[in-house]
Amino acid sequence: MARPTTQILTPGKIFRAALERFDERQEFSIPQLAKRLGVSPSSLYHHVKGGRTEIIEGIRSLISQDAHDRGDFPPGDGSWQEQTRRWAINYRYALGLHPMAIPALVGESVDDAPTLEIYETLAQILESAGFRDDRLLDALSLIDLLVLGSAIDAGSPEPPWEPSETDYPSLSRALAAQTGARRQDRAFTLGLDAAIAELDRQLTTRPYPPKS
Amino acid sequence: MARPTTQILTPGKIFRAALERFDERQEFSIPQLAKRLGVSPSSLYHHVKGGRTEIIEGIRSLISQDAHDRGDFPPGDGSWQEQTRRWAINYRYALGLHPMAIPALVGESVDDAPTLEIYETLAQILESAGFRDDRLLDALSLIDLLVLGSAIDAGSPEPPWEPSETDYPSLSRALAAQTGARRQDRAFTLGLDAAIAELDRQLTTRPYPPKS
DNA sequence: CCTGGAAACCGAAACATATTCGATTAGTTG
DNA sequence: CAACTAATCGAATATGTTTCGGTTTCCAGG
Repeated sequence: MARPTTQILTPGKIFRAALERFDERQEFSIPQLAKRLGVSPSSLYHHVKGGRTEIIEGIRSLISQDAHDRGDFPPGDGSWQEQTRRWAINYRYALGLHPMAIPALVGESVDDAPTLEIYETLAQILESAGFRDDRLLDALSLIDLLVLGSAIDAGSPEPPWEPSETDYPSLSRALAAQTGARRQDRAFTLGLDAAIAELDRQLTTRPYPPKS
Repeated sequence: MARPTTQILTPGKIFRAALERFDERQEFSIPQLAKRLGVSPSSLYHHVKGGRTEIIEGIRSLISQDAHDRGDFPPGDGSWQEQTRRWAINYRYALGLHPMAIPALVGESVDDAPTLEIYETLAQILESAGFRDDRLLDALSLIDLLVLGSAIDAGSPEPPWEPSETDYPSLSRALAAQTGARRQDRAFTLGLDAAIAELDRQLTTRPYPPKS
């Protein structure tokens, strides 16, 4: 077959298929992706000139775009605390829909529009709360750190530690309590509430010096 | 060459070389590792029967072992808050010595002795503070989540976001403040202090019901 | 309508990676 | 010293990534 009468591939279809592949198995490869799409591996390079790297970027973009389309990041209602909380929960939810893809995403710089859009939203929330300059950056980084760490936790196998009971008694006792999604959710909301409380405290007890 | 007169490889040397490789480039491969060690790729499988997977586990084990040997996790002095804080800072430091390796480590279940040893230490600290059952597990997960999220942040390229100034003004303003190691450290300690404060609050305001 | 070029597919080929296996040689043990 | 085990190698297999030239289809200009 040469050029088909109706086009088979688009970048969007490739990214979508790659994301689905990630949701099933932890890894994806170009040949498997091509087979799922019913094309030969080399055909992908016509639409995704950056190859494998660009496909991974496309996956992140797709996750953010989906979150956006779902309406997860609407213009804000309520206090900045409530908005920040909603932002973090929603973004973590969006990442949690594709836990297998997360290890592939970390460690890459973010420069795709949908993801930047989401972070811009958080920056605006925090700015309107009164954060400026390095404190704004710290607050942003802190929330980001929590979401990322939690998403990785959620994507890890359960339980994340496999101690022998005799050698690691305290750790074993801790794991005897319920594990799974509930554990991950509780740890995340615990950290999120703590972070927001700390940011709030910082804002009220250490106000910015008056502008000169 | 067949069997050499003096042995070239040991598992320890293989893991160490793999870790060094990670510190330079973000990825490692068996052939490159073999070249660095001056052997052929197939030789590695005599010492590391689990192949690539076992080498990754070995790297995690090595990082934990190094932290242990450095004396980062001594038997505790001070309040549980101080001990927890020291634990988190030290473990994050240990991970931060090899930031490039972290993406390869996440998403794998932990069952190597040195790493379990470190988590057992934290479990003991929190148990002696009075945490039990699911609250113990939550506290443990929270601290773990903070350390992991922060270590990944530290291993990511700087800055982690690359917005255009016109499209993402708030995010750009935030990034205009100092970025780099200082930003990452501040966000981490901010989150850590917030988490410990929250745990402390939980412990005092919601005591366990008396034992029956 | 024809023609030329761009677009979208394919197969083949070049190259890297992970892993296995049999062959070769060096120690080790009885 | 004979037999066995241990540590290396090279070759071979399978899979993965990417490039390139070939073929057909679509489209635009004359």
